[in-house]
Amino acid sequence: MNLGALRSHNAALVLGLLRDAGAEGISRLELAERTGLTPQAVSKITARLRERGLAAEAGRRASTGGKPRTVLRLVPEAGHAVGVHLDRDELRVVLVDLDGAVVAERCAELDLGAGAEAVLGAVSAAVRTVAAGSLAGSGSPAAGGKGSTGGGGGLGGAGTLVGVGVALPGPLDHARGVLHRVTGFPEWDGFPLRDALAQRLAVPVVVDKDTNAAALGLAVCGETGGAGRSFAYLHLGTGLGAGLVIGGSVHRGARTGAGEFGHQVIQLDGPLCECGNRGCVEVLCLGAVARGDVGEAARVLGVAAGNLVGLLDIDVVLLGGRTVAGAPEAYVRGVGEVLGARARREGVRGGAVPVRVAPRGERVVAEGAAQLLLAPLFGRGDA
Amino acid sequence: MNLGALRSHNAALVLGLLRDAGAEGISRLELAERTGLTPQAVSKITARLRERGLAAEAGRRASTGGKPRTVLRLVPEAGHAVGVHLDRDELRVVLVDLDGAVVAERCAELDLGAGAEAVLGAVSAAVRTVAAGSLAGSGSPAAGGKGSTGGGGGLGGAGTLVGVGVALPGPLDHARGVLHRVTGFPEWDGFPLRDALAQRLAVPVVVDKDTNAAALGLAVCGETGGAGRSFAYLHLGTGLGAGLVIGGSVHRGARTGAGEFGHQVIQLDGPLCECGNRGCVEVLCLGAVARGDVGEAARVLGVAAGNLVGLLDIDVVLLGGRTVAGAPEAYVRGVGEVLGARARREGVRGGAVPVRVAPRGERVVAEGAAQLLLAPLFGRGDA
DNA sequence: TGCACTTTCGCAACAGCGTTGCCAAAGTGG
DNA sequence: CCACTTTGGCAACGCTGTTGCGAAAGTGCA
Repeated sequence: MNLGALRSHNAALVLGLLRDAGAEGISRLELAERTGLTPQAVSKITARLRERGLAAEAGRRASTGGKPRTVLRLVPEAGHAVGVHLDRDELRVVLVDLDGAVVAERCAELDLGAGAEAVLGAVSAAVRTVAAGSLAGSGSPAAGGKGSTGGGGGLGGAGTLVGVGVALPGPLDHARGVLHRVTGFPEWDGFPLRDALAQRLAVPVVVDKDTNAAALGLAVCGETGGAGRSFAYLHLGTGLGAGLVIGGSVHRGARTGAGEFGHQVIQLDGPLCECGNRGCVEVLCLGAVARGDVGEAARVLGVAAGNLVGLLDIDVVLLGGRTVAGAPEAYVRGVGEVLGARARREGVRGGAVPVRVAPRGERVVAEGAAQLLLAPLFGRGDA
Repeated sequence: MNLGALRSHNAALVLGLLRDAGAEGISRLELAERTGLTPQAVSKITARLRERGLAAEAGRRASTGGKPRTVLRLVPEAGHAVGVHLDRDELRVVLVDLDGAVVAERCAELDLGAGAEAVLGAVSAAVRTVAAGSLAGSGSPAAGGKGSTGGGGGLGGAGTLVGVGVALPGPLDHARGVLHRVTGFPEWDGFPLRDALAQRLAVPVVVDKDTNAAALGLAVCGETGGAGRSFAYLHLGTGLGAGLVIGGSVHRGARTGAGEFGHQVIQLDGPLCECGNRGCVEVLCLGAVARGDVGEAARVLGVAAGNLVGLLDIDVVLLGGRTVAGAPEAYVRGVGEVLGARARREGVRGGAVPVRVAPRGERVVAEGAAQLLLAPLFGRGDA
């Protein structure tokens, strides 16, 4: 590690703690304790952050016998990122500030089959609208890390825009931002979505699977118990997929193929799935949903979740997606019962892994997509 | 990150590259390229390492028109670690040098039911024999990182002993080094193995599951394609378990429970397992083994491995354990066929995940246990 | 054989990081 | 009002990796 890298590493570390502290703020001494740095070093770092407009003083704590601690907080409006959720028939674009709060949103219908040009145009227009509408008049620079391209280009006056994150279902290559196969739309096969969009918008673009984006967003929002922990986001909608956060980072695998939860085989001689296997969870679970048997769907989902929990020893299971939204309590209870029974039989210390409904509802993917750009600023390497 | 932390971080990084270069060695300029540091920084770092006796010059490369590069290599005998594989009926202790090469070994029968005192005594004696027998006369200091306790204490004249790693089957707490339940031996429940052994031997002790140790050892030995990659080690012996390496690090989970591969349910209405579930891979696979149907055992194992591969998008599957050793080709072929068929159906780019027999045979766990102490010296946080 | 050239590597000076020593600021409590 | 505690900034410092320059050690050509 380089000296320059060290500086930005520590700055990102402090910035991350400032964000996690939220509106409550955090004092310099607390930052020093948590980072392991000396108070003086924190003072220098926070001074640089304040110069750049990323941090500010925000009142004081009660005194404990001496000079009261000065509370520092993140300046959320010092930077923004756009998150795009590209689904088969819908487009959702959000603008979030550094805190992750949504400051603008836009939804529209979309036809993926209309061709690359039309879709790119629609996405670009929506991004421009959302970004420009909120950033008009804001001119304070928030030069990010090393890779900052600086604004001024495509998005009018948006000096504080970090970039655009795009999340979509299909198999794709996250590292290169290239789509593989989009079921039903062969013309998208191999399309370099990241570079095409980056050229149009003249800002950094990151592409990822929808489930990964959702998992990242949930990891950031703190619902999952802080950094360094592991959880799974199970998305039950038109399909069944998972986003995995392991040790605080989104795990994607070398081919961005991780999280293929739906085609886990749980019944060797089960019904044939369109993937070619027999007895995939997806077939069994969605079949039960189609029959209206939510209990069975939840039970099957629970068995598969149990396999995952046992394999990875994760801390929380979060459920999301349209199907879950239709009967959240039933799914949480059904999955929880399976996991609970398994934990009791195995005598796991600390009891069963908790099961919850993922917060943020339908916006979770779009918000997570925006975090693809923000996370690196806060010391989380998973972008 | 601290400045001191930065120094040891970079030193560990260089040391890791030196180890990976093996007997061939590596030049300063190559080290600079791979670490991203300037050649001068590498010169300083390697000078410190040479002062400590951890690195040495080893000849020169052919000139490419100028002064030929000086080749540096790790000095393997500058440090040693002991690896202990504690099985239900057997004890295996190895002494490895910094390169991971076994320089001494000792096997003995063991009765876990003989009680803590007797087992601790047997382990301590074996460790002393293996360590002292090889380190007699070696006195050069190899002060490791920060946590070095320094030798001189319990193990006679073993100034270069980094510590002792212990690997054993049962569920346990890796972070605290405490056993949970050892099936069939309730008196071990909650036993603080790490601290008890550390006190007896007066050297650092680390405790981990056998499958995790094996996975770490395999990650280090380079069979799995270098750092940063992911693989699964599937151990088929008296039970069926897995060791997972994700992104170059052993994934254990908060409760050291990760890798519970054998009780993955793959047949909802399958035969009852002793764990209480129905249709676990372990029951199905070991049942087929008992019937002598290796093909079916491999097929079932392949389905479960396919679930794992899909979920984590790993790069390699390594098979090990006594049962696999009995018919290695059959298992590799059987599992490979299932994974291959699945990859073809899904049109995965790059083809199916390769399946291989884990190298090092019966010693893989003991060698990996020793790596529990060596890995941190080489910049791999997974200890 | 001699010289020009290339490449490697170390010494010395340097900029920048976090650290230490010291002091002003801003509270509490007697 | 003063003693005391605690916070946070200023200046000097040690140490990090970096830059500038030169010695060392080869190759290749005249």
